[in-house]
Amino acid sequence: MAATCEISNIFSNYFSTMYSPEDPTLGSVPPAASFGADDLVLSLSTPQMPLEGPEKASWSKEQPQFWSKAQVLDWISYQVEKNKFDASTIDFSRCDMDGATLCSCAPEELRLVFGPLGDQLYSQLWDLTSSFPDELGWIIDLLEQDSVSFQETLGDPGPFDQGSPFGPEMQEDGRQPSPYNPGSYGAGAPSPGSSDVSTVSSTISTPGTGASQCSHSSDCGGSDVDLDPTDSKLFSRDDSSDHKKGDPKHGKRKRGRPRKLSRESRDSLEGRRNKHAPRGTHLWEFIRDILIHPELNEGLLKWENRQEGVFKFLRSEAVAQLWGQKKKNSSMTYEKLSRAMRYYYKREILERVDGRRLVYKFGKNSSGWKEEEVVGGRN
DNA sequence: ATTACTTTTCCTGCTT
DNA sequence: AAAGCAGGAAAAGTAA
Repeated sequence: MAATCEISNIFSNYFSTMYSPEDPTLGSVPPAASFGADDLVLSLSTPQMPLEGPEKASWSKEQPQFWSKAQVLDWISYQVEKNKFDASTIDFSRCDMDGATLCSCAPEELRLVFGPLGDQLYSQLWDLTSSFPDELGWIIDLLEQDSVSFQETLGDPGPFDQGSPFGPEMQEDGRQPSPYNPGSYGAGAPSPGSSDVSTVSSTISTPGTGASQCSHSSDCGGSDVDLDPTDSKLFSRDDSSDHKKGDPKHGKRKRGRPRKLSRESRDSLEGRRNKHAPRGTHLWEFIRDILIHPELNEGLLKWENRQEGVFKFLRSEAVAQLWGQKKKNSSMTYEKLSRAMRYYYKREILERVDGRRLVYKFGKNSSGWKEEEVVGGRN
């Protein structure tokens, strides 16, 4: 109990420090509403705005420590332009460094390369690194959306295995809809945690994560509950016998993922909404981010061997629900989450841990979980 | 519009 | 028996 209160306080403080009402996109959002973390990041923390409008510089979505060389160059160009600096005085051959290298530069070194702009760069860089809300973004968002549910998740013996506080509709097998929040699904937020994806994505060829805008819950997730899988299953059985389903010989249900609802149905049900749901982090990053914040994930996951990257799900269904909440998918279960985890074996983002239930190990294509990385990445 | 990629959904069979 | 694991298949969702 006390622990959960403390956690709430931590997040309240986090928010009060970070929240700035100046941003028009946030101004109209009631405090309890969730909002896109991207907006949060950009409006709260950056003393400089990279770009106005829908497109944002790629560097603005990530922590400087994780910038690629190209992003570093982008940022430098941006600074040059912003400060109306004479770029011809810069030796760009010395700018061939990634974000980590850039961050490790002393002010004198920057001054050496960039002259008077060096100081400016240093201070901007400092602002960026020190004010980024880091990987907590997603969890903050989830907490904002439903702090009570989350606190119960953290504090109670087991939300799913023992009398679900999430409502009577939660079934034991987890296949029934089990939203944390019965009323509305707050917007998921593109997680700042996705920021540190890039280092990996370059090596494992996953696309960087999305920064699609989804700033208001009513816009992008508000009525996903309406589309809950119960409904969709009913639909698919009864009337969604869309085009492909005409064949008479399907005694069993069709393989693969059924549609939840046709776009038209959705539009008519909920009116205009954003085209894209937020992409957010990848699953493994989501898991990692929980793990690297042990003070917040109490009871969800734990390290079995921190050095080796071995971890265990303590409350598999709760984690799955949290993931589902992030993806605005009320029917997420551990079974489904674990399927996605198993796909990571092939890509060596995870390694198998044989014979141990609920235990996984980060593989060589994962990053950001090692203690050194975490310390560095979190400033 | 296309495509590549990731995740979701469902399934069967196996193991613990 | 139940829960979890493995992995195939197919579709959805997203980014580029």
